[in-house]
Amino acid sequence: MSRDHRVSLKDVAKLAGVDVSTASRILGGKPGQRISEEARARILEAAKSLQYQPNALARALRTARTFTLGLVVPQFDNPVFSLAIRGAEAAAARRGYSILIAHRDPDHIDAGTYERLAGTHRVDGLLAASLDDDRNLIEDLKAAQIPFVLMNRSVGTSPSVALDTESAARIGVEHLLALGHRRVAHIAGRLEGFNGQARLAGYYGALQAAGLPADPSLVEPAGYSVEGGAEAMRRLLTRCAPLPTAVLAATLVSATGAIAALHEAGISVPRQISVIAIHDAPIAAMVYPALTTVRTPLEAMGASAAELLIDLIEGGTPEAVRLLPPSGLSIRKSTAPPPLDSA
Amino acid sequence: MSRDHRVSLKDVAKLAGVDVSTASRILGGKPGQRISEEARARILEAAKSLQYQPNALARALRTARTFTLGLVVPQFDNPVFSLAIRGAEAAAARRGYSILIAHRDPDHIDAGTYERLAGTHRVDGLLAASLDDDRNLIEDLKAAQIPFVLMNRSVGTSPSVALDTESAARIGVEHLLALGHRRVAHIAGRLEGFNGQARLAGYYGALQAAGLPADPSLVEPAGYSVEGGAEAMRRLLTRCAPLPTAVLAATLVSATGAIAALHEAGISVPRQISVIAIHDAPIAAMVYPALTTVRTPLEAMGASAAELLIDLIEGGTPEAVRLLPPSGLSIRKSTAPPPLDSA
DNA sequence: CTGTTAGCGCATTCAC
DNA sequence: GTGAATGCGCTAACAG
Repeated sequence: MSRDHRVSLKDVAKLAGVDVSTASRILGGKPGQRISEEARARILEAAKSLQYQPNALARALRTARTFTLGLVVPQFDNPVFSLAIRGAEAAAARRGYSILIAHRDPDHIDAGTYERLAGTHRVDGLLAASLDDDRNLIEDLKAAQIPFVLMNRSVGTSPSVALDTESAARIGVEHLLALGHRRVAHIAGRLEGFNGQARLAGYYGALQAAGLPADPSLVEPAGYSVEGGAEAMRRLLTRCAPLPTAVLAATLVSATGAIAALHEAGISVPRQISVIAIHDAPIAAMVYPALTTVRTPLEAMGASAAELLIDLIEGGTPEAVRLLPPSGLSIRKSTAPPPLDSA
Repeated sequence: MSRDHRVSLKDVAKLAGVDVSTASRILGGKPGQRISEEARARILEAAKSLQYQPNALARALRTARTFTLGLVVPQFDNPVFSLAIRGAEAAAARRGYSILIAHRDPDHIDAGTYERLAGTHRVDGLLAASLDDDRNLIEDLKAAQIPFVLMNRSVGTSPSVALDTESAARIGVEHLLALGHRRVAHIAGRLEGFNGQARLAGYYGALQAAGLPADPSLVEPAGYSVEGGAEAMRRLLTRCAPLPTAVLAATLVSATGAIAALHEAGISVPRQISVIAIHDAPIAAMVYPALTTVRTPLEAMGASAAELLIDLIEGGTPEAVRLLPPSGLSIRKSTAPPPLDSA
């Protein structure tokens, strides 16, 4: 077939009978180029027949633009990030960018991740996904000296795309209230974190708007693990004098733990206690009973973050802090009216 | 602080009072370089004080090596791939490589993914994850003209790292047989696919070894979705004269669907029917009852594939087809001895 | 309208 | 031991 050596601009130029720079000008695709129709056609045709693909490395070296985004995530196996990655990849691809992915362990102190990606000229910008608890995230990011966008969290006025978890929590509680529940517990994430605080505010806000008291003993932090959710549920079960009739869980993961704890205790979901979770992903349909959730635009968050970053890179758009509203409820089987005798 | 322009070799050389080429030689890190101790020290120190980071683009252009692996996956939100990505990223990082990630929709015919990554000189090799049903995968991969490793599937003698799903299926059935089951159904993936056939062989093999008949009416294809698993289970429930007392599910995802269908039908798991699934991931612990699974080295598959690819890139090691054995059972709550009256 | 010139930052002969 | 020269493939001024 074809020779081993990859075809370069030089080959195209030679075949078309023009200079490399001319070929470059035409294949660069910029509209207002002065060129004879004939020459343009020859170049285009030569490129096609040779299956020319520009060397991204050389181009990037010359133009100082890689058309690559660095995406740094703390976990891969969390549906929140899986879906965000997917959204970011798709949006980036639509605009001609690729994603270079890197893991950053938030516990292990390896501050260099961002600087390494940026300093070696491999990416044009950074997409930094974060859980609640990342230390000096912004400092590290700023040290990288290139555009960046925070994902799943916002800090000050730094460009970011996060979810409006306060609204999500409110909507979740409102759903429970509408079903008739009056004693609603909250299995929280980490109370201090960005999302943790927002959820708490939404939870209390919805209660307050309904004229219900804010009872801190109904709130139990659980972190973001299955076991954490289960333990929090057990604590609520032993501590609460009249049991709650419904629970708002901070995430899918802790919700499943909570449900497992309820099964263990012989409590029927949703007959005795309803459970609703924030975030929606395939696994919500996989647990038993299928989880009612507040749908949260995870994929859109990734896409929006990628787009914002590209805007920043290309246009130098002003800083933006985006908060994406929840996109509704997925009502499945884990919520129902409270038992009749609960009043 | 520092100026805006990034520090290059030239800056280091100037500060150290040597030529760029000399600085390059030393900073390149190759052992046998003839250089005065004094000069070497000056160069190293200059590099450190300027926080020099080599421009990966320029280096790659010059050496035709990017130290980047292209990772192409059909899905992001499947635990199998999430974990494999994680393993690949970690292994690559250990050996100084980065991961450029791309999505390839197996339905949508976009053959160019591999060639685009390779032809633009962005990656040194390709890691191609695949479900069972990818069309002309190998052709597309070969067209890319760079080293590649298949993941989760093997085809002929092409380098690949897959899971020994035949053994996994066998181990799963053996567990059920050891509990006393004699009527074991199989919710399969796609019967024609690589993994589908292997699982089927393992399933029949275990049955045969125990002197049990191979009953095709107990095998039901389900694809790889929750709903597919549920439907397959419903079909088994209506079709099978004496119901099976246990089910081997091809994946976690279809297992959860099957369990949901059993719940619907009012059948108790594991009291009336036991369920075991192949693959293990956090969600296995999240469903109710917690799923007993055959543990499968998903992360190791990603890591091994990355390492094999790097070996191929660096050494030109001969072709290798690796099959990773399952790493045991995670016995949870979804399997138990059959009901007494089932014999 | 098109070719010439000049690097982007680095690694690699080859002289000295 | 070390520096000068060269080019990876491409784009961007600037001439002509």
